[in-house]
Amino acid sequence: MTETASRPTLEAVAARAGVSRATVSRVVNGSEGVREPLVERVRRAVEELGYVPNQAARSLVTRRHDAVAVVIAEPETRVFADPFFALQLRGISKELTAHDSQLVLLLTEGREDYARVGRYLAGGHVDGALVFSLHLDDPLPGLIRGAGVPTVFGGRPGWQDGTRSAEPATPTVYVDSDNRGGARDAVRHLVGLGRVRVAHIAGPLDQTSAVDRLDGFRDVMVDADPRLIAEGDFTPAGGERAMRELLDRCPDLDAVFAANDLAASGALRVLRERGRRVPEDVAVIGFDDMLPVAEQTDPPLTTVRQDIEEMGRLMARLLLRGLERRGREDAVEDIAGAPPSSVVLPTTLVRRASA
Amino acid sequence: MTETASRPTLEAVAARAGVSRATVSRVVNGSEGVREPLVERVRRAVEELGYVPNQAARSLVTRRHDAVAVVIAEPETRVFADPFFALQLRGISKELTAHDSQLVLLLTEGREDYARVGRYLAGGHVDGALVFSLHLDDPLPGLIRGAGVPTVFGGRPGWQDGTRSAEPATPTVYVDSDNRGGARDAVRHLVGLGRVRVAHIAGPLDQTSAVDRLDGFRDVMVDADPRLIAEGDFTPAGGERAMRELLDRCPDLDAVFAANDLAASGALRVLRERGRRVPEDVAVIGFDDMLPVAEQTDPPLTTVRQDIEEMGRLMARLLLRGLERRGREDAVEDIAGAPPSSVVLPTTLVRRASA
DNA sequence: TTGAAAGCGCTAACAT
DNA sequence: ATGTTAGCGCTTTCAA
Repeated sequence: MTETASRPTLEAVAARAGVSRATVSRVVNGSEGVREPLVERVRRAVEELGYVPNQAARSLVTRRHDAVAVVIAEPETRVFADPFFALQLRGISKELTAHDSQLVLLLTEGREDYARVGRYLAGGHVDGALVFSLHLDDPLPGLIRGAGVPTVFGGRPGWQDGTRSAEPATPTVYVDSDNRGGARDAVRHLVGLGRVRVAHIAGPLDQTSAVDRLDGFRDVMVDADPRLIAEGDFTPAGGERAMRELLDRCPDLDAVFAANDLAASGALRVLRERGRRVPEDVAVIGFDDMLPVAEQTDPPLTTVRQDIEEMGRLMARLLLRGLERRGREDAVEDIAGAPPSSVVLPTTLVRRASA
Repeated sequence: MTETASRPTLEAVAARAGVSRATVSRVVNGSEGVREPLVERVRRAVEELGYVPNQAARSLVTRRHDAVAVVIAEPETRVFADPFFALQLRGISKELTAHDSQLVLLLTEGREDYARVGRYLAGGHVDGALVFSLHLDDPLPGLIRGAGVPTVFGGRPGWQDGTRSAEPATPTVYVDSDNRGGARDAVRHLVGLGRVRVAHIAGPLDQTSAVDRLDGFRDVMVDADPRLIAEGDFTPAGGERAMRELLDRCPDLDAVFAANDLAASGALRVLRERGRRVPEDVAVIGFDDMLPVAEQTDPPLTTVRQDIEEMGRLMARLLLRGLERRGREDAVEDIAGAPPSSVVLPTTLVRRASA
């Protein structure tokens, strides 16, 4: 622990440079209209004194914070066993950094944390929020609307459109992968391989990503035997459990599409344990293309790739663009000034050995 | 994106409750000496108006921020493929939340980010910093000292004690696992199993955790054949590479201690590929007890457990305690008021099937 | 016990 | 082009 020295103020810099505070402020913030020699003098004074603006004072007047909250509402431990979250964060961090914005991380562990998050968001600490992992019954969207903070969601939020009060002027903005399309590609690939008894290990159906992937599966396997579908929870253990169920119910299945790579890795283990060869007896496809998982299963996993880091980056970009727009108040609505709208990113099938 | 409503101020609450701003401030901050009926009136006004204090204004006068920066300086992608980082964050988040402090995440990707981090830390945005993953030549400690921000390090920092200017009043505080002791336990266990040709896959030796584990290995294998040691990088791919090297150099090895679970998983794959049975032919031990890795290798991994979440929690606790202490200025140095000192957490050997 | 008033460090009108 | 000045919303002496 090091001592905190008291920092020099604008005033001090002004005195040193022999100008007014306003001039120093202008130089520091890069405003036009300060003559070169003065700029030089101020710069030197800043340098010599090691001046750094006090952000609290600045925020107080500008009402900007150059900070964005990232809310990860995931009660399960899952998030933490899953690089997904870290990759998104990285994408977000890169984008925010490029815009000189800070990342304030709000992790919630349970219901009691929600009030705290709501208070924080309402407290005007941040310019906007990026929100993840919403479940169908999540109280967070309500809190956020109450806090009145510009927000972009990660993954399509699960509420019914009718649930929200009509407010066409401020539509919900989210970034998502094409979960349904990706699932369809995966299942079509299995069918193309000649598989006829294709099973699905779903994710937790209170999340839209899981629902959408299941829908994609059904799009292709229109009359799928319901016994060929088992609900997992995006974990390897859940994948194992689901795989066992499926094998018990339908010993003749010849393919499995798992809702994510982690679940697929669990499925792979059960298949091996039960003596099924992959892909000869049972072809397996995952979702995510989480490299440390997909590349290192045995056999390596064929899977649906989504660019997770890019999703994070895009969320941040959309939010920042919205903030800029708002900053320009009622500027002319040119193309660049259009309000941000949701984005759905494409997925790609990555072929490895498992299917 | 939702509209930002302008928030009520202290002033508004005071007007509504028919008291002065000072009184509202006292109630809001829980100061003593406000009579019950007034407290009640103020509370109600706060409630009705949905008042939330403006943190910028508050920080401006108190010079506190109720925020802590977490700096993760890891240029490699490794951190993001590794739940380690997420677990620490969770521990930190829990502790900070309990103290009403916010977590500001600073991720650095390269040298150019360091200046930004230094500026941020110096800018007085946060009360303190928690810093991770230092490499031996890391410029971060210097920046941090320059910024004068109270800091707790995650993992013993790598600089030589002599490198730092003598400043016994403010010793470096860090939280670490007993890497060396844990490594010793692991290698002793292998020796106890009757293994005589024990190899080590080290981590990147510019990190103290890797160095300490190597030292622990050497403590037991005093005259280890240098060819039994290969440097990895804490990744599965690095583990594979190192394992191949080791097998090529010493085909007769009968045990491997890998510096972490990820490297061990890579080693396991190579051993299987080369037809060695684990643990019959070669016993394998990892480090971390990263559950999603250690429990799901084939065979499940015997490993040295460190409580990562607890490390995070402890770092935050130490920092906050130091901040409190500083807040009390030169208070009497009772036991509870002693300056925080570094903590080294014990490790435990977890036996599974691989050794 | 409560209130009045003085800033905290900065930006942004408004003057010059 | 530069300086003067009035706050931003809050805490904290100091008086009453």
